[in-house]
Amino acid sequence: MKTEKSLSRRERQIMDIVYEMKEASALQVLERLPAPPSYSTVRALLRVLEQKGHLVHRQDGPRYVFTPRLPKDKARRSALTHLMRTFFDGSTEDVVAALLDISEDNLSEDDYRRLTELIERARKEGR
Amino acid sequence: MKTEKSLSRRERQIMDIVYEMKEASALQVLERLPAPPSYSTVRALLRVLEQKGHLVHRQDGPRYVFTPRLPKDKARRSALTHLMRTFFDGSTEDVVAALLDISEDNLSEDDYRRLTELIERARKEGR
DNA sequence: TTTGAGGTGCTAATATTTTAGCATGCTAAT
DNA sequence: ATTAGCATGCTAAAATATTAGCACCTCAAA
Repeated sequence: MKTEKSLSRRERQIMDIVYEMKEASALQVLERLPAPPSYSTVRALLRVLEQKGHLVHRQDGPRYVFTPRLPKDKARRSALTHLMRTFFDGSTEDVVAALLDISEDNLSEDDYRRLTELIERARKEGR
Repeated sequence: MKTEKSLSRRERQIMDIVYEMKEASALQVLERLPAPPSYSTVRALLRVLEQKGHLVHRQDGPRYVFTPRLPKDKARRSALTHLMRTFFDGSTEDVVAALLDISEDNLSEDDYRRLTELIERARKEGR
């Protein structure tokens, strides 16, 4: 059972929502879908995603709650690697630059300090 | 004319290829598509993407060469913002941490120095 | 000037995705 | 015990996406 890569449009939208929320019921997904279809449709799609191995569900009282099957770290790594290659020529530096540009207004003095620390630590560990 | 149209599976694959290559002909796209369809199919998809406003083409000798309509910075920003929200709870720090983890082996002493500089500069500009 | 290689546009068939509807089961309130 | 609310599973229609095929054009080589 492999983690097949190719998601359809709606499937991807749903996976993004579930990743962002960590876990979600059909109703929660529905509420967040753009141009939302019927409740019934959302459930069908969730079923498909589980079938394909992208989601698992657990019973929570009367309803199903879905979570990604792939552990968060794996998913992050994979998404970040792909983005870095696709949009940044694989350049770590370019990603960080863009990231700082985006985040600029929301970073405190403390945040900057922590970022520097992060790099310093990686540098030391990295040899 | 909006760019906020959602892409189908193949469309996304193709856009990723074009972004990565900066520009590409139908043949170049075909060569890089997983489970590649016919040449004819690729051309049809490229036409659709241009129709939808995601790509533009120019004539290069006998053939069309396609490029993204959205400037690279815009696309990067948008993709990175989305990824940060979806997988990292919007945390800049978490993204950088994951990035360092991924890149670890490929970073030189100089790279680390440059990363630190980047942050230092952003810190100074950011107030 | 004919031929073949390598492009293009357009169209229509096929496959997949997306959708809604219907039957059913459980639980809590009347 | 009946009913209303809210969940599920399954099925099949409708909408989109994906695909390949055909006709044609241009250029360069034989």
